[in-house]
Amino acid sequence: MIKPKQKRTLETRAKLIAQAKACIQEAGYEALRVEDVVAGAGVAKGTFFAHFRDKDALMEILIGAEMDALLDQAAAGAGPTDVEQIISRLHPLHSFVTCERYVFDLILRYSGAAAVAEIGPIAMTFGRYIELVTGWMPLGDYRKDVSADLLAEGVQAFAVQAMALQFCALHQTQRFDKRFARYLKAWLAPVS
Amino acid sequence: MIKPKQKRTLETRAKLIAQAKACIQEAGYEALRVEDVVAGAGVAKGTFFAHFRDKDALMEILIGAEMDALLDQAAAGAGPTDVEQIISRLHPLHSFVTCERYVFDLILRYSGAAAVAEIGPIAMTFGRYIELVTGWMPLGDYRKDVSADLLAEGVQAFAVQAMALQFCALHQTQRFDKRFARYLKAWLAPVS
Amino acid sequence: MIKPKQKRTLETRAKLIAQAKACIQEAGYEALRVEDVVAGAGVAKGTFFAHFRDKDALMEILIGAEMDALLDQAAAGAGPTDVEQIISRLHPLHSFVTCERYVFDLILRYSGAAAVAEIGPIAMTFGRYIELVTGWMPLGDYRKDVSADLLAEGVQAFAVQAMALQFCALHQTQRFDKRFARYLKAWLAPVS
Amino acid sequence: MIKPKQKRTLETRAKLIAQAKACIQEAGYEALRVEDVVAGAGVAKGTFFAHFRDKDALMEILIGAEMDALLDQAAAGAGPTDVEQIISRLHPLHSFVTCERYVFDLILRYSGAAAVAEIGPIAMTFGRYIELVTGWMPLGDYRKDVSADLLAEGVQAFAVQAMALQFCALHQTQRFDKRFARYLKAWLAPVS
DNA sequence: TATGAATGAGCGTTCATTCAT
DNA sequence: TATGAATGAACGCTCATTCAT
Repeated sequence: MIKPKQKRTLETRAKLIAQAKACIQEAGYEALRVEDVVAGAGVAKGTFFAHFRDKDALMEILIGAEMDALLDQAAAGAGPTDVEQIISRLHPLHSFVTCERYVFDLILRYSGAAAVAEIGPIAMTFGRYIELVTGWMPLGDYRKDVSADLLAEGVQAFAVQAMALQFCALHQTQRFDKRFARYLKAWLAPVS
Repeated sequence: MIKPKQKRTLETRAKLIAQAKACIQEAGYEALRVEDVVAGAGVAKGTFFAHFRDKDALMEILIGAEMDALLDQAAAGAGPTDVEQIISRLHPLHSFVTCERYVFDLILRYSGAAAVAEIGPIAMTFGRYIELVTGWMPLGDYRKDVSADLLAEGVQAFAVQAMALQFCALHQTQRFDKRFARYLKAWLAPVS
Repeated sequence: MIKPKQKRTLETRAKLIAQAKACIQEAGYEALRVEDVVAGAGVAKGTFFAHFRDKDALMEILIGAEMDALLDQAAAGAGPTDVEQIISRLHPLHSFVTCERYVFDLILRYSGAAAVAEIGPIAMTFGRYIELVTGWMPLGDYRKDVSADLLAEGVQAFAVQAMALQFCALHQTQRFDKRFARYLKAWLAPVS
Repeated sequence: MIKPKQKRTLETRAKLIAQAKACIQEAGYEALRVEDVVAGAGVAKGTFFAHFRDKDALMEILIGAEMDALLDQAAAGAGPTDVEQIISRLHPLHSFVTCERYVFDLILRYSGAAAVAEIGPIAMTFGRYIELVTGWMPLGDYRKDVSADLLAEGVQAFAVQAMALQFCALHQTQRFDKRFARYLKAWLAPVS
């Protein structure tokens, strides 16, 4: 516990985040403006930068929180027992990740942190994603010759591939879920 | 004949590209500034945009050319017949793609073109990558239950995953080639 | 002739300077805001900084121009032949220099340039001041035992001293002109 | 007894001043930051302003104290009896005043106090300077036709002029002491 | 084609100072 | 006295891109 933050500090931070969410609600992530956030929150610009290193730091927090909530949702209840169920469980999350090109790019950029000290909210969710899917692996009739962990990493790799192609003109005939299903069926298929 | 370019035009374009390469040589891709390129090439700023739609168009050309050369290299000779060979064949390409975080992000962003009409040099290389790897699939003892094409897409997905983790502090204990090998062995392993 | 500036460049610069003068007219030098200048001139902020290194650079130009005009005025006609005439000739200039504490401080700060390359409009006027006064020295019954140049430097020193005391609560009982006269009479008095 | 200060109060003040001196030692006057001072002293920012009206008040105290010490030094022993001696007596003081452009500007700004009620440490030293030099006037063979007080004001004016030119690229061929000597010889020379 | 001045919109910064606790 | 989060109001900057010549 480095900083047992004061009440006022927490309130201000909450105000800023709430206002940022409101702005995003209205115009999307890409259109978020620091100026609008501070104006709406009724605080000074300097205060914003006392709370967040820069705009991207706030963005990471907001997007990370959203992804965390969607991961919570995906984790709730009994685990999925086949590929279709896995896909529909992850659907809300994948849907959010691809909601805006800007969001997808930002998530990819922050998914890997440059240094351990800098591991942010988004990088965290990538870890949670793996953990979650790893936990699902014993529940279905999937291949057992490789570790659940490796299978989960593969699921993530295919999810990213499918999402990236989502933004790709060449491949839009085939929608995300269908492509993802093809990948997963091949990847998770039990071996002999 | 779309562009029966004049000699001077071609010279200017060549000067710009040469200067851009020189700038990148010195300071890397991320630090490339249009201003420096035109100054070094001895032309006006406007001229730059008469030759390239925007800065990223030049970037795509430069990076695309580099990737194409590396793909040519990977395609030369007899195809690889096992996972280790595949990996070492693709090594120079993957190495280039991960030379800078900026380059990796840019490549990913352009790997899917925004519109069919705009398929650029980088998107092209992703297609070539698939084709190349697809051609390698019959050469080794890999799974035959799914199409070579799908296998190739998987190889690409795993390459991207492994490269992304390359930039991630959390996972740097395991280097790219080793992780990629683990992925490919699981992905390409023959089924019963 | 390094830059035989284009017509448009000159026009933009003139617009900016004109607008700055208008702003100062209204609210004084200290209240000048870059934002108001560019808004009034109808140009982009970036343009301002393409023309002037920073706000102070514009300030130097404006104040330097004003001082130059007042020096021209002081230089016009037959030179003053006694201390009283010198003082009244320089009065408009000294009056301007002390019009605002901000202006006085800025002039002093820029009166000496750190490097030859940085000698700006204000430093120039200090040189002109010396030259002008030097030229007046043979016209009156002043001491002849030291060079006109040295006398002029003394006049400047006493002017600065008297102006500085102008801003000083302790010494405001005696106004600038009276104090300056006392100094000059002692300084310029013929020797034996 | 205006301030029968408590022990802790005095200690805090001393800590702040000590830390400020340490900061200045390291990085000079201009680089002094309230933040660094309070951090080093281990107190909160607000505490600083409970002890000093503002940052400049501390600056004035520090610089004023330094100047006072140097004036004490200049005042010690028998008074100087010629121009050379005057100059060497004042040398340490002038040297300090010109140690940084920032210091020189600040001293000039505070040499005249904004209001009688606010005469600060620096303005005080200017008064002491005049008094000190006034006391030296009868000791040498200087002009007697004007008051010692006026002569002292002139000495100060010339000192300032010489110091100002010290910072000026145009005039650095001639160093401070030499220029100051030229001025004083002319100013203090006995008349007929 | 070539020119290069102008654009533009927002970000991040600055840091002494205030004020509610 | 002491605390430290919050203030504030511009400034300077960025730099790819446009457009009139």
